[in-house]
Parts: sequence; structure tokens; C-alpha cells
Amino acid sequence: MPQEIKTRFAPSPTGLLHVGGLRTALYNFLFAKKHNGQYVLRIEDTDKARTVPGALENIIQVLKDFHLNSDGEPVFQSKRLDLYLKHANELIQKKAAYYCFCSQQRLEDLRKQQEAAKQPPRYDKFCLKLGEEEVQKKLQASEPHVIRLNVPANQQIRFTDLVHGEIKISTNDIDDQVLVKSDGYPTYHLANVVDDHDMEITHVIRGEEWIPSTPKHMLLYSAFSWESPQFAHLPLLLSKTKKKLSKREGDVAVQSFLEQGYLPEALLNFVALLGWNPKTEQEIFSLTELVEVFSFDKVNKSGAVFDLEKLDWINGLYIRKMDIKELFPRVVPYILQAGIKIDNYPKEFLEKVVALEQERLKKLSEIGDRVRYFFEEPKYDAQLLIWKKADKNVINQNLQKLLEFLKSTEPTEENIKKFIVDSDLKTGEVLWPLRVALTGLEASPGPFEIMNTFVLLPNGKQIILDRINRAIKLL
RNA sequence: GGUCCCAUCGUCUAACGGUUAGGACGCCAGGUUUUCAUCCUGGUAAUCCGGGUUCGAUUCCCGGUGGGAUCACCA
Repeated sequence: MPQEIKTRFAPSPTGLLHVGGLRTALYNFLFAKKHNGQYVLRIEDTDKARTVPGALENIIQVLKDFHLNSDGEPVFQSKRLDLYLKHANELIQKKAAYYCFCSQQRLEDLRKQQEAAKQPPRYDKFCLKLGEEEVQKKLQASEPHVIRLNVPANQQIRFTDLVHGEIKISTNDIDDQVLVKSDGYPTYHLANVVDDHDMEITHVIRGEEWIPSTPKHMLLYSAFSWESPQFAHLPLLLSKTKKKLSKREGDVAVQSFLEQGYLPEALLNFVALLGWNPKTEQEIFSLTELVEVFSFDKVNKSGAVFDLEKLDWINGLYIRKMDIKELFPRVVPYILQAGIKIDNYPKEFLEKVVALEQERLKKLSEIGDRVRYFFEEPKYDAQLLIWKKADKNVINQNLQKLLEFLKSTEPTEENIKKFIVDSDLKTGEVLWPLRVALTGLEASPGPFEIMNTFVLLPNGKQIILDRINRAIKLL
């Protein structure tokens, strides 16, 4: 019987979860679910100094927002220190690792020497030459020390990557990596390998930046006589400058995308297609659909630029196809954020206002300035009222005629169109100034839609008349 | 610099070794329209270079070039 597939997403709580991490989590999730396996969250919190308050909460919250919740409780490495130490000792017994008492100063000097000699910086195995007794004496005296991996010379390490195929590296190019730090905490390499084995992870799916350290991990697996999991190294997410996406090059925190009003569904859909392609012309996928079609043979090898324009497009698409009942509550916070007070307006009206802008929104955060005119008197230049090359006086007269007409009738599309025809006026010379009078904007929804919305207010018709009147005075 | 990874339109990407190199975003033009947006139609634009292998290379091999990642008591 084949072993159950188990993947893990293993971020460290050193900052807000970024979009690259989100995609890694997603692929881990997709692969596990596709094969009816498990996907778990593991928190790699072995660096006390770099832990950022709130980062853990952010990771968990964001994953929840995207429905990428861990199967079972998350694993915290900081709670498993004994396990790592136990295994580190085992490596020492097996002579696959050794104690190192070198000072930071010596390591630094060594590095400088090597750099000057144009050698790659590498630990020189100085402490490996220490005798057993000497080591014990130093340990007894509580001399600060670390535990290093004893990398053998002249060996070929090879592993098969699910996206890159076979990768091989000589052990001569691998440093004697620190496994346990002087504070007793394990480094990534040790904790990672021990946990992946202990948790029975079958597939390690992570970013391509980990390829160079994978041989170290292979060395550890073989030192422990453990079978290594399968590896899949994902292509990097790149900035416009083709560099690895990072905080330095703009805001990459998932949180900030959410705050700008990108929908989780849209962002997930977008990020799923970065570095992977289902080889159909379909572009829109739900999480469930992604699970169905996901596979590693369709994952690309080369990095993918994170293109905001396409994200905007896909986000707009999701916004457009959303039911207004669903969109409305999501958009309310952004309206409030724009300083617009909506307490005294009927919900029916507010929903209609949002619905009017629905097809124009790329991000929810754009809503505020788009609908402001519904709640505040618009400010605009009188010049804007004059349609194309129309005559100012004609516009003025048209608005006056329209105002008179509307005083005695309902402001419906049917009525106004009939009025235009009956009065032998030009459509644009009535509708354009009417629209501007109502909105003060160069671009907006049409005047009929806007009036149909205003009319939902008790004083809606009066607002319309007032604004037309004001436009006339402005001219 | 050492090691490793990668290479199709500006971007995301398709193409059993045989296609007019396809789709999407963006951009441009046209249509619908009072404006914008939506929607529809059309257009623009790519196989990094050089050798091989082959009847035939985007595709396979080698070299070059270019880009990237990584070389911590960080993950």
C-alpha cells in the first residue's frame, strides 16, 4: 500500500507572510489534497533574535483567509528542542558531526584570509582535530560551542527534484554547516530534516532558493540512515527587475494586498498560475478546481515576474462576477475608510450605489472616491459641464429646460429620452451636463442609473433638482 | 568569485521533433455608448547566440552569452 502523501508549509515567524510564501503554502496544499493526503503547518521558530511579534498570528490568519488551514495542530520547533539535541548527539556518536569551540573572531579571521586568497569561505575543520579528552574537558568547562556537520570530501551528492530533475553537487563545495548553535537551538538544517522525518513528510515543496542547501540535508538523511522525502523546488517569484521578490522591492506582504482590496480568491487564483500552468486556456480557478488539476509536471523551471497589471485584471473579474449581496459587506469598510458616513442611508440605496461601481472596480479600496458624490455635494469646474464643443449657452438652456421638465415628472430614462426627442435637443448636450451636474466627475456611471439610485432616498428627487440648479448657477 | 538553477511576445504562459509559434494581461484601433467601465471585433509583439544530431529543431546534445539563487551560530 502506498504511503499517504504528507506535505508541510514551514514558514518562520520573522515577518508578515508574503506572496511567495502564500504560493508555496498553496502548492503544498494542492498537492496533498490532490492525493488525499495531509498538509500541515510547521512554525520554524528556532531563531529567537529574528522572531517578530505578531508574525505568527499573521501567518495563521492569512492562511485562514485563504482556506489553507493546517490538517491538525501546527508544529512549533521551539517546543521540540530535546528532539533535535537527541539527534545531534546521535550524529556525534556516529562521527557525522563534531563539537566546535572556535570563537567568532577566529571564524572571521579565517573567512578574511580565504577571501584574500580568493578561496571560497569554508570552515577548516579545525576542531575536528581535537582529541576526545580535550573535547570533554572543554565541554566540562562549559566552553561555548556549536555542533557542526562533518562533511566528507570527494563525494557526489545527488537527488531528484520533481521539477528540475536530477541535481548533483560535490561535497567539496559544501561547508561544515552548524547544526546546533551555541545557545542550544538547532539551525534550520537540522531541525528541518529531523522534523520532516519525524512528521513523516513525503514531499518537501519549497522555493528554489533552497536548492543549494538540499545537499546538506541529503547528507543528514544518510547520516541518520533515513530515507529522504521527495523534493520539489518551486521557481522564484520575481519583481519587475527580475530579482527575487522581497520587502526591499515594494510591499509583498499578503496582508497589504488584502488591505488594498484584493480578494483572497483572486490573489490565490493569480498566484497559482505563477510558475504553474494547467495547459488549458482556462484562467479562472477556484481552490477546489485547482486541487483537481494540480500536478508537478506542469510546474515551470524558470522564475515568474509578479505582474500587478494582471492581478488587477483578475481581481476586477472576481469583483464583477460577485453577487452584490456578497460584495457589499466587503466594500463597506473601504467606504468608511474614505471618511464617508453611511449610517443614515437605507441599505437598499447603499447596495445600489456599490452595484453601480461594481464593474469599474479593480480593487475594493477604489470605492471611496468613486461613490463620494452620492453622499457629498460634488465640487467641479463649470467648464466640465460643457460637452465637447457644445455651446455654453445651449448647455445652460438645456439644463434649465430639463429642470423645469423634471419638476413635474419622474426622472426616469424613458421620460428624459422622450423629453429630448420632443424638445428636439441633442442627446449629448443634455445627458453629459446632467451627468456632470450629478457627479462632478469626468467619468462615472450614466445619469439614468445614478438618478434611479438617488430616487431610493426620501429626498432623492430633490437632490437631483438641487444639483441641476446648482450647475445652472455655476454656468 | 565558487557552486547550483534557468532561458518562447514587455509580462504570465501553450506548442508527441513537422503549427501561418497558440492563449491571457497590457498596449493600439474599431463597434456599442452622453463620459468612464463592461461587452464584442481586430491589431501589435517572442523562440538569446553559435555549433552539432536529424529529412526536419522552440523542442534533443555541447559551448558561449545573459539572468537569477546561494555561499551565517537566518530561515
